[in-house]
Amino acid sequence: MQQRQRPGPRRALTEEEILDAALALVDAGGAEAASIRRIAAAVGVAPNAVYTYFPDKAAVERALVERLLGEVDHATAVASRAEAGPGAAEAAGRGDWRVGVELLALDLRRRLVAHPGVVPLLVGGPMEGPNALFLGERLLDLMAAGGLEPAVAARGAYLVMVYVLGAIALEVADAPRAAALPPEAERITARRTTLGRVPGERFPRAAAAAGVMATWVGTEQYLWGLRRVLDGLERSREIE
Amino acid sequence: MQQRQRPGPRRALTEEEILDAALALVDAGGAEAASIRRIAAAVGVAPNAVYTYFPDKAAVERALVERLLGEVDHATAVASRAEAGPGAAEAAGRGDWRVGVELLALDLRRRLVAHPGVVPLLVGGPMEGPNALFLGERLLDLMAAGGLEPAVAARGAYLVMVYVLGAIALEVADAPRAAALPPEAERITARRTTLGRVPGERFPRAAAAAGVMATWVGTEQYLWGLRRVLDGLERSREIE
DNA sequence: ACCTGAACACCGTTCAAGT
DNA sequence: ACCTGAACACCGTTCAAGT
Repeated sequence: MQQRQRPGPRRALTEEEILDAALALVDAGGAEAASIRRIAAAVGVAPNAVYTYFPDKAAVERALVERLLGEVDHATAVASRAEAGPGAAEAAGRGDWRVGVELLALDLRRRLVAHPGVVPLLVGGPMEGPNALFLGERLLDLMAAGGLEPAVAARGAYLVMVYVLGAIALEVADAPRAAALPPEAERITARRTTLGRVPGERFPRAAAAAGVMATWVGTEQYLWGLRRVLDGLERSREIE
Repeated sequence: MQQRQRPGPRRALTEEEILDAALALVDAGGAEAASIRRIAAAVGVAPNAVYTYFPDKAAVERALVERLLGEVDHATAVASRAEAGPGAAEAAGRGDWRVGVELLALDLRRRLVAHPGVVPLLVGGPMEGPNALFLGERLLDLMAAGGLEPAVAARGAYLVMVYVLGAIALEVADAPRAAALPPEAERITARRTTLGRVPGERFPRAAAAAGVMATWVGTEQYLWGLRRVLDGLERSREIE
């Protein structure tokens, strides 16, 4: 643990501290609240000092996304097993690929919904960081374990990623700036979401559909959609 | 057509002219290029004059998204029928709900990919404008025509929307700032997209998958994923 | 009612200078 | 090498004033 410190004055900060400050700002005020100047103020430094650690603002945002993705799937989504239902952990242990995908997807959702302001940053840029690629690799592992042939596995992994990111993006876009809700509050918030007051005269079906959607919390809707996607993938194997 | 003009000096602009300028800026330089000041300059007016037409910048962005959504599905996606394959128009005419959904989804993709800078604005905010709701209504119509029971139709329409927006968002996020490609260029660009240079040593499966993905153009991948989603929906009807 | 000029409180980023 | 102060070229938005 030798401090291979170069000449100049003390290094006052670390990249991690900067990202901590950035995440706190994003959580408090959305993605646009994490300005370089505010981050610098939060860590007690002049604005331009941030450029010693990151080349520009986009790099800070990428690093923030990467850090969040890095927390996903370490020891595969232990906390998500309750959400996936009883027996999920055992099924995942036995190698049921679908349960593995569900746990991964649930973990990703849980971590991103906890930081809604990060989602636009994730969806807005290409998924090319190491942790993003690792996530894709993990998904491909699961598909291969499920016995999908390579071409279907590749397109299937992408499809699952599209679903997961799309569902999370729509969920946080509809949410009324309610950073990190406690789980019990989920059902209540679901009711006053976008579909809450659809003019029923002009859009009768949408108004009726809103009633249906309100009977499930976000997690249930999310899992239902994911399972339809996985059904579709499995069916494509059968008829191949 | 009486000009019910109020006292003051001439109305120099219309909302449409402002949106034209905003769209041109977005197309040229991405969503962040459409600043109020640049829009004002483009239409030849002082920055604050824009606030006579829209209450704030967010309203301009919402109107831009709404206008684009409004162009979708007028006379259901005539130009998309070639993409959907031969017989699509006839099948849609006979009321095949799946083909109807595919045409709608293809039309939406075509129009949004032509204006990639608008996509973050669409995905970033709630879909609550009239044209967004109309799109949802249209999707629910198709589901109902397909004989899906109301609860499945509601969740299914949402699922399709998640897929469509997720797929388009990932596609434009990965694209190398290539506004409005001519169709023939699509296959070429597909190859140097994100997955183009995945480090194969660390992510062997992702590198192999990148090879698979490169063999299809965006439209083919998009339709394949949509069809898996629709398969999953149809299967959920069978086992119900 | 619609537009302008001027101002306010912000941005990201760069540069020269200090240690 | 890391930080500061000052500056540049931008933002969105507001306000008072003109017609």
